[in-house]
Amino acid sequence: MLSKKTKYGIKALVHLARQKDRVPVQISTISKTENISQKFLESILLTLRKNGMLGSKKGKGGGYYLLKDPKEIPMTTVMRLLEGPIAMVPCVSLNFYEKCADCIDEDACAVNKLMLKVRDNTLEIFRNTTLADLSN
Amino acid sequence: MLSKKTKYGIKALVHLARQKDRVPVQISTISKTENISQKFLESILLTLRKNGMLGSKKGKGGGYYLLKDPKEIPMTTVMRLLEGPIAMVPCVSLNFYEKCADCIDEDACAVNKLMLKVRDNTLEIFRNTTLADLSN
DNA sequence: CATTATCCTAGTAAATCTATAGGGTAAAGA
DNA sequence: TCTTTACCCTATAGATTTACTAGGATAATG
Repeated sequence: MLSKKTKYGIKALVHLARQKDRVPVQISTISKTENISQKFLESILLTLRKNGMLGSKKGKGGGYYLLKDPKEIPMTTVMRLLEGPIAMVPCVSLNFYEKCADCIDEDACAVNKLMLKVRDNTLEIFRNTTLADLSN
Repeated sequence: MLSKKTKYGIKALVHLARQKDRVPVQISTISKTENISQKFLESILLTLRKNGMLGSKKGKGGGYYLLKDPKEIPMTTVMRLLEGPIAMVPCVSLNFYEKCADCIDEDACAVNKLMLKVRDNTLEIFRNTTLADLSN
């Protein structure tokens, strides 16, 4: 299940991507437009900024803005940042690989085999979908 | 993330699918072979039986066995039974649909659009993979 | 210097996950 | 019948994650 954090984060990013000229948008504006708790959104945008996705400006006329062109932001980056690993099990994860404690032979594992297929497919979708694609 | 319950459930089902002639296999055997806590596995197999996936036999020589041919069991059934919805958000779920509380226009929602693609792809994989496919 | 709006740490209620405990019940074989 | 075997069933509990909320500190604008 997708966490609310990720869901809200994507919605906020799309909101910013639709904004012209990268003019800063205030948290309160996004919060109201997208029906997201303002304080919760605040913490989400903070992590997005700390990870180089967003820039911010304080004071009057301040707010958040995208640092890159939406066309240059694939959903793999967004998902890994907000949701974490794309794979459903750590043993098929590219960026967060971990061996299963219980599994003796990974190559013979049915779960591994199945989830590898799912990961490959999901990954391809996220790779080929940018923030710009979702903003139209 | 895939729950341990689902992971263990799939492993157990594959174990049973590899068994010849549907001879009952004891919980303790599966537990040892697959490195799964016996009591936890017991509860998992119980739900699989209650949902028509497995049959059981008590007493000496008893155990669990598949009720259908592994070729006739698609992973969609297994996943829905153990893990629940296949979709990452309820608003794109076929069998567990729910409208988002915060979302005004579903057709214009970026999260909906993206997750619909993911669901379609994942669903196709699960539909086209049977327990027999995983047992080789 | 007052207003605006982000920055930052901490905490917390609720839900979910991952089991474990402790017996009860039915079947098979002697 | 009696004993052993193995599934049946409910309850509970610790750990982790989720989805926020509280309460101010800090910086920029005009």
